[in-house]
Amino acid sequence: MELEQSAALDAETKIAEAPGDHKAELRLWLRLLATNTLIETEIRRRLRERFDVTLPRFDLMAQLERKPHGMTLGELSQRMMVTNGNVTGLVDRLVAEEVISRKQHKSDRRSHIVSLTEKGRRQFARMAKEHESWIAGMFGALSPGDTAALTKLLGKLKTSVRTANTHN
Amino acid sequence: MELEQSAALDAETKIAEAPGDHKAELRLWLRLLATNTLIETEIRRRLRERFDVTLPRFDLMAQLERKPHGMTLGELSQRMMVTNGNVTGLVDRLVAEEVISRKQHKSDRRSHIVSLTEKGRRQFARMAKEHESWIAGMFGALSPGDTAALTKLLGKLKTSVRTANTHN
DNA sequence: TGAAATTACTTTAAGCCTAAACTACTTTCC
DNA sequence: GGAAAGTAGTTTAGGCTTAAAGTAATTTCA
Repeated sequence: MELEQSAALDAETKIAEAPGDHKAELRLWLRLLATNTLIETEIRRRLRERFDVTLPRFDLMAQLERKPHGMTLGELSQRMMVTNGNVTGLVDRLVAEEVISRKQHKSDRRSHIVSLTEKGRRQFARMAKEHESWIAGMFGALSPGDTAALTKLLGKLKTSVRTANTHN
Repeated sequence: MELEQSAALDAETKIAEAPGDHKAELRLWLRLLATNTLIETEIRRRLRERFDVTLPRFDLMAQLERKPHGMTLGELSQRMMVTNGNVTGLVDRLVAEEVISRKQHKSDRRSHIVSLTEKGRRQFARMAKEHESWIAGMFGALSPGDTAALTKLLGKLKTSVRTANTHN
């Protein structure tokens, strides 16, 4: 009896929603955006304060750190999810700082390979260590279960977004 | 025997983790960032394509839409989580487009009240409607339960981040 | 082979964003 | 009342970011 009533209520709630109502999704998107901004702003602030480095530069170095043999500017821009022109400018600045090097591709003369210099590798190692602990601190109130669940749900959302963006 | 062995393995895995290991949190943060970027980039693209408007301008108008009597530049910058200087520039551009108005505060001559014009309200209404359906589309593969769970977990994360950022 | 298409990257113009310094006004407090 | 402190907003210099147009090299294919 109890169960039946609550099932009926749920159905009623569903039906009561206006046809084009997507408040829950909108609310979720706003929360995702706000959370992301909160974390990102603080990470930017700490990177600047502690290492006088920007997040895009840190991100670029993080990509290169995983590929000891370096990668092309095009591959970098894909991984960083930014435009080619953006990467050109970032690479210019990081080369000037001597933390990365840009070399002609061996066979394709349009292409260039960028990779961390020894100085860059050392600098990145120091930054990455602290960065990881900042994240751990900010995520501290999440249990391992929360973390796993959130990771899984975001994976599902990511897939959903990719599907919607390519098939529309 | 089997069960005991696997329990032993789990314990061993736990112990085997380096003291400062936070791979799970880092992975979660990277996924959150990537998902956010994916959605945001697409929303920016559609706003530009359909309405020739940028996301910051849309966001500013969205804030004002909720406050028919308008708000100060300071309040706007807080809600948008950006600096005062940033808002000054955005407001200048939106006033030039005649979608918002900037008026002297009645009693405090340092302060200004900005609010949507009639034109701005109409324009925003059109944009908001489509925006909502874009979000619904991108979030389409999430069940109502997923959406609720994700909203809840992000709320927890947001609180965790705020706590970490203020108490450190 | 050689013209057309494609690819890798750079340049440009314009907007977004920040921190820091500044102006003008208001509040506090002696 | 008036000096000092605080607040609201603007300006400035510099970095990030994009879309679109441009350059140079490579690939395709008739």
